[in-house]
Amino acid sequence: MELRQLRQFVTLADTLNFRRAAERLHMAQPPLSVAIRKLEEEVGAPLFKRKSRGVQLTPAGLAALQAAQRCLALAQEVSSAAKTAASGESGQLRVGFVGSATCSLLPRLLPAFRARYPQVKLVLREGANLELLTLIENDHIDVGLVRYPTVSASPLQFEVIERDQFCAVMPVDHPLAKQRSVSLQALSLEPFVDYASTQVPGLHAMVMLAFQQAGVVPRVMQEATQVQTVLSLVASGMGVALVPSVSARLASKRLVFRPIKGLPASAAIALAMAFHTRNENPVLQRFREITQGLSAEIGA
Amino acid sequence: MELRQLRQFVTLADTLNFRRAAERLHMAQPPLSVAIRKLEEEVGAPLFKRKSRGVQLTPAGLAALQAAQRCLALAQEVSSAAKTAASGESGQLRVGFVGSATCSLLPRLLPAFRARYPQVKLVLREGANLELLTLIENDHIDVGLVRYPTVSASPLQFEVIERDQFCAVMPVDHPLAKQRSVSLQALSLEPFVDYASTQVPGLHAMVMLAFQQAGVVPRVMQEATQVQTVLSLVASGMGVALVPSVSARLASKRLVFRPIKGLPASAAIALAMAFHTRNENPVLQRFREITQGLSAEIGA
DNA sequence: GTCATTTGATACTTATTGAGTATCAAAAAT
DNA sequence: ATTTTTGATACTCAATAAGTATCAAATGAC
Repeated sequence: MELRQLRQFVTLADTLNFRRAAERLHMAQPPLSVAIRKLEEEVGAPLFKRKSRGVQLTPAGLAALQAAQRCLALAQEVSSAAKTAASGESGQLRVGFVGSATCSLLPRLLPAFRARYPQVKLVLREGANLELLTLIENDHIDVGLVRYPTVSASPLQFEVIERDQFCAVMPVDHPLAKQRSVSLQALSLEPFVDYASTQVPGLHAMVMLAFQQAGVVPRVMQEATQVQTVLSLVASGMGVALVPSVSARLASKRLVFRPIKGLPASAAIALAMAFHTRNENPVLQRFREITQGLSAEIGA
Repeated sequence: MELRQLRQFVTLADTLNFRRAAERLHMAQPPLSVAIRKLEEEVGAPLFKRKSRGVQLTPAGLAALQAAQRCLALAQEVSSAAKTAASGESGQLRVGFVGSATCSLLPRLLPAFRARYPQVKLVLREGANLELLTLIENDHIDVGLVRYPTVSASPLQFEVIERDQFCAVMPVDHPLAKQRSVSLQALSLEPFVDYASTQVPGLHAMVMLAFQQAGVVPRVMQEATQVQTVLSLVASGMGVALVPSVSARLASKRLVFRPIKGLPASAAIALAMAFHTRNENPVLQRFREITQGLSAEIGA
């Protein structure tokens, strides 16, 4: 059985007249008669009753018509589904993100993307920076919203979304809290809460670099993997810390955030989207466009 | 787009290997390559990514695959739906019936038919005998369960289902109720409830014929169109009546049913199924078979 | 590193089959 | 009675799907 036959069948069922059906199909009447007869032989039952004045559907023809119409509609959908999937209008995107992306980026990015591409299924997953990069390389996720720069060179492509820098955080009753801004030298004298070098090597390295360029060494008393945890430890009086300034949105009454005097430009940190250059998921390109649009808004 | 291409596409999506797919399709590999390329051109997007080791589905290919599989399943259903409809295994049957068929015939016939042909939709309709015959002739119903014989000759075909004869019905306190059987002569002396000659000409004529052959004339005091109504009138003391003996199943405490002495064979009445000879609804044949089976059971 | 194997693509030929042309037969309308 | 309308048939032609031979690239084996 072929779709051509079904198209002919449906047209004939619609006109109930071989000549008019053939006309609508842009063909001559005799081959249509032959084609319909062949279809009837194939399904094993007459679909039309030939009357002197046109034809009429048999019960078998009526039953076949309903299936045939749905079949033709689905054939159309093969094309349209492929087209929308190829354009990235529909499909699936697996997005990984670091915890600090939940502060300001995700709540703006995801609704914007969903609004523009409602047919795309977003699969979300939180993870540590290094873990996300591995997931991207192994093609377990399509894109990651990660800290940039990373500690090690990577075959992935990065696009900065939101530039950021460190600020100091300390308990409200801390002596340094009285100053409008604090120096790294002053911070180096306090107990310091650092990022774990194994799970969060990027932030750890940036913190170390900043202190090194200031010529001092922090007194690391405690390590943590998530910014949120670092803030909790500082609030508990375990020391002071450096956090990305977007984290100030997570402020509690027991914490104060202060800019850092003379922070070197090389200590700039950013949120970026990372993806495999070879990833050909069309949805990824649509996600990049939305992200770049949002990035421009933030920059402006 | 043609189903042949979709079959090839689905097979290739299944094997992810042109050579093996071609083998399974009983064709050579080169024409398969050509066919898939044509399909991709037609849907406007690549469906496979050719890798050095076989091929893999693109997102567009995955989306197309789902529609293609459902499309092929529906093409199968065109055949199977036509076949079941042609055999009468599925479809629709419009059944009309007289009120007295509800006594014993319908409760046995309909469940039996439904059990054997669950995919058939039964459209039921009650009506007077003459009305049903008209509905059949005008092809508004497929089959009627009617009284037979009918007064007027009819172009319809009749098949007797259940033979029956008249019996006398009277109130429990009626003098004739003391006899085991009553004669038409005795009944002719009592007030009589008759069938309306306009709506129920068949039963009316049979009653008149019976009395005529017995050489007496009934004292008609009241007319009714339905057997049920006749029984109610008799119970109310309006007189005696002749009813088909199957109606005895509608017995109430206030009525007694008695056989009639010397009832002529020509006064036999029956329930029959009536249908148009030209009616080609396959379900009708299945209904005839079930009905004949039931008729044989009743006869046994 | 070389060779054999496996992969899909290309060019060309053959065979199938779908469509066109001419015509007919039956039924209906004028 | 004649013309018109209906679908069916027989035959021819053209489109195209499938087959054959072959290639080029990549992989795996030794």
